[in-house]
This record gives sequence, structure tokens and C-alpha cells, in this order.
Amino acid sequence: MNDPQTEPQPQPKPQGRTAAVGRPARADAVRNRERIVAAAREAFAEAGPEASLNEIARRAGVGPGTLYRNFSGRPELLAAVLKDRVDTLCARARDLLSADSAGDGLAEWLRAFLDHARVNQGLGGALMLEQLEATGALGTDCHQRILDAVTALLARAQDAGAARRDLAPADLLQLVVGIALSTTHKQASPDDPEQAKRLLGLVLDATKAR
Amino acid sequence: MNDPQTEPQPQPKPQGRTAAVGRPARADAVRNRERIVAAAREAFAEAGPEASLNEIARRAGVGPGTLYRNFSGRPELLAAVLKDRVDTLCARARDLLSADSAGDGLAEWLRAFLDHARVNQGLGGALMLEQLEATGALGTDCHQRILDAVTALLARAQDAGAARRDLAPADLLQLVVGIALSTTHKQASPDDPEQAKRLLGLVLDATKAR
DNA sequence: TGTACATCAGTGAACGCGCGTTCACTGATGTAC
DNA sequence: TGTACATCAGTGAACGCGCGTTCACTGATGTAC
Repeated sequence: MNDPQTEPQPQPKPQGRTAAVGRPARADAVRNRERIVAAAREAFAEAGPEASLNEIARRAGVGPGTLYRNFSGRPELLAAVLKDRVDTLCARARDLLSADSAGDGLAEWLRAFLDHARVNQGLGGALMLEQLEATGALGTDCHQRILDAVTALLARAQDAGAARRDLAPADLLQLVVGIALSTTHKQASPDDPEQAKRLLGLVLDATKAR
Repeated sequence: MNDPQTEPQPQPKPQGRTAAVGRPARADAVRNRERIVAAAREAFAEAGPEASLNEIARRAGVGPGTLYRNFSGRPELLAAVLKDRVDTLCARARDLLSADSAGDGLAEWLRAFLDHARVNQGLGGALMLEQLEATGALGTDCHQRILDAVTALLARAQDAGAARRDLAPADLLQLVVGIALSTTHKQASPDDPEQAKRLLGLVLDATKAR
């Protein structure tokens, strides 16, 4: 009777996502999941990674319960939004690894990374690097993939003599994340939209071999 | 009867701080104000600038009403905490303006600024630069004073040929704020406590005249 | 110095709010015949 | 192809929580005599 195997479990806990096996996902379920991710992307972009989950559900036109059926909570939702972004960046890195100039390839990718990181108020920055790690595989994976990308591009630039040897990939990444964070405030400062680019230029200068 | 001048106003609104004229501030009022600022300093350092105001009042051993009697709200409280910090930084800048090496003076001050900005999770960074501006004189003043400090130090370094001429003081400041922000996460990353210093070193390299 | 009193700072329960999250119920969907 | 049915995704009111903020009341403090 106390055998935990046979105790009636209140819910099999779908653990978000679609069922691993059995019936294929229902059409409306797939549609709603996509709408939630799209709404989350917008909301995170506007209000930052702290955007209200209820608000995201509202935007997606679903009840809050539906959001929770698909995602265990905020971290998983953030990870889902991030995944596309990281996929794109990794693909870009792969392309740029065969760029004519190793230095330009690195610079170009960092520009792309900065653009992505600035959208969503540092979501693609701080969160990718730190916060999601606590949530397990999803976050760590994003972090690692980005780090791998910059590591490969930097190593190539270093081998080509286009970047100083005493520069750690993680440091370079962190600097660019810093630019993203410091130039993306709650209300986008209309003062100087070119500032981020200038700052990245300075950092790129600093990476050059002396 | 409708003359707004003679309408009974529910409260003269002390507008925080001590009364401008009339009786001197009461002893316990002065004490409490200091305790609130001290509690706020701690709380902001631990939980960031979003720290709960009720929690701050609790720490200070006063009721939430007392906090509001002394400060109109969060921005004013942040500004009060910031003021000491900014005073210190400005004094340091004044000293360093007569340092032997103009370049070293600038570098030294940026190190101090980074230290201060990292405490309180970017309180001394992002907030000083942006958020408080909306609150009027207090925030703008802090921002301006810091900007004045770095402007003077940078100009001197440029005149001495120790810093490139095409560098705006605001950009330099923003870069360092970025380092502060990206290296100060919610839970301080114990991974690499030296990272911030290394990143600042890179930025300092980038400021050198070519 | 001692005392009566007016002032005004402090108190803290209470309010309204939006948040994250749950769960009993509804009903759309896909399946089996 | 048409229909009956089982499954399970969706719903959304409701909950508990901590937040920022208020305000009627209390009482410590400084002043005047």
C-alpha cells in the first residue's frame, strides 16, 4: 500500500513540451505553444526578462494555465525564446569561420552578437551567461554554444595575428555583454543610438594584436 | 471660496528632508533618517536597486510611514545613498587631477569608479547614468558630477598624449558601467572575481593613444 | 532647574495592486469503427 | 465517408503573496515660562 510505484499520482506532470511518445501533439496545442513563444519574445523585448507571465498569456490569447501547461515557468520560457537567437548566432559563426579575414569575421560576429543581445534588454546577454545556468541543461547549453562560437572565431583571429594572444574568449564576450547591458535601459535612451556601435569599436580596437 | 490659495490643504507636504526653516530637526528624526539611509545602502547592495522599501524600513527599525516621511519614494532614497559615493569619487578625481602621470590618474580613477559601481549591483552605474535623471535635480546632478570628473581627467590625459583624442568621456564612462553591470549578477559569480579588473585593463588599453 | 504644553515625527494596520500559480471544469481534437 | 467517444489541451476565477503607499492615531521631543 505504501509502495510509491502504485500510489495514485495526481497528475503525470507533462513537464511542458509535447508528450514524448503516444499521440502526436494536437494541432491547437502546437499553435498555442508557438503563439506563447511569440508573445514572450515581444514582451521580453519590451519589458525585459521580468515581463509578466500573465501578460504574456494575455498577449498570446490563452489562459495562464495554458502557459504553464507548455512551460514549467519563466526560465523555460526564456530558454525557448533564446533558442532561436542562439541558433542564428551559431549559424552565423559557422559561416564567418570561413571569412576571408579572420579579424573581420570575429568583428562581424561580435556586431551580430551585440545586436541580438541588445534586443530584449540584455536577455541575450546576462541571462544567457548566468541566470539560466541554474535552470539546468537549457541555459547552460545556450551559454556553452555562444562561448564555443566566440572561442573558435577568436582562436582563428589569433592564429592569423589579428587578435592579441592574451585575450580570453569569455572576457571578450563579457565586455560585449556589458555594452549591451549599459546601452539598453528600461526606456531606450534616444540620446545616442550610435553609442553601442562606437563602444564596440573601441573594444574591437583593444582586441587587435599590438 | 474657490480660491485655491485659501483652500485648506490636507498637509503642507514636508517634501522629505528636514524643514527648510523653523524649528531645528528633532534628534530622533535625524537619527532615523541616518538609519534608513544605512539600511538602504545595505539592502541595495544585497538585493539591487529594486530592494523592497518595506524591507528597508524594517531593517532600519522604523515603520514604512517613517521612510515616506523622509523620502518621497525610491528615487530619492537611491539618490541619498548615492550621494556619499559620488562625493567620494569627485574628491578622488580632484586629487588625481594633480597626479604625476595624467594617464595613470585617469586609470586610477576609473578603477575607483568601477569598484564603486560594482557595489550595489550597478546602482552606481546604470542608475546614476539614466534612471535618476527622470527624478530631477538629484539624479541629474550625480550624473553630471561624475561626467565632469571623467571629462577633466580624460582631457588632461589627452593633452599629455596618454589617451586618444577621438574618445568621448561619456563613452568611456559607459564602457566601465557596462563592465560593472555585466560582472555583477544577482548572485555574485564566484567563478572569476578578477574578471572585472581584467576587463577594465582591456578598456584602458583601448583608450591609449596610438 | 522644573513643568506644561504644542509640535510634529513615528507607528503600523490596512488598502489596492499585480504578480505567479493552481485546479475543477469545458470543450476541441484525433481515433476507432 | 460518417459518427461516437476518449483524451487531454485550454480556460479563467481564485488563491496567497509581497509590494508600494496611506493615514488616523500615539507619543517623544523641544520650547516657553
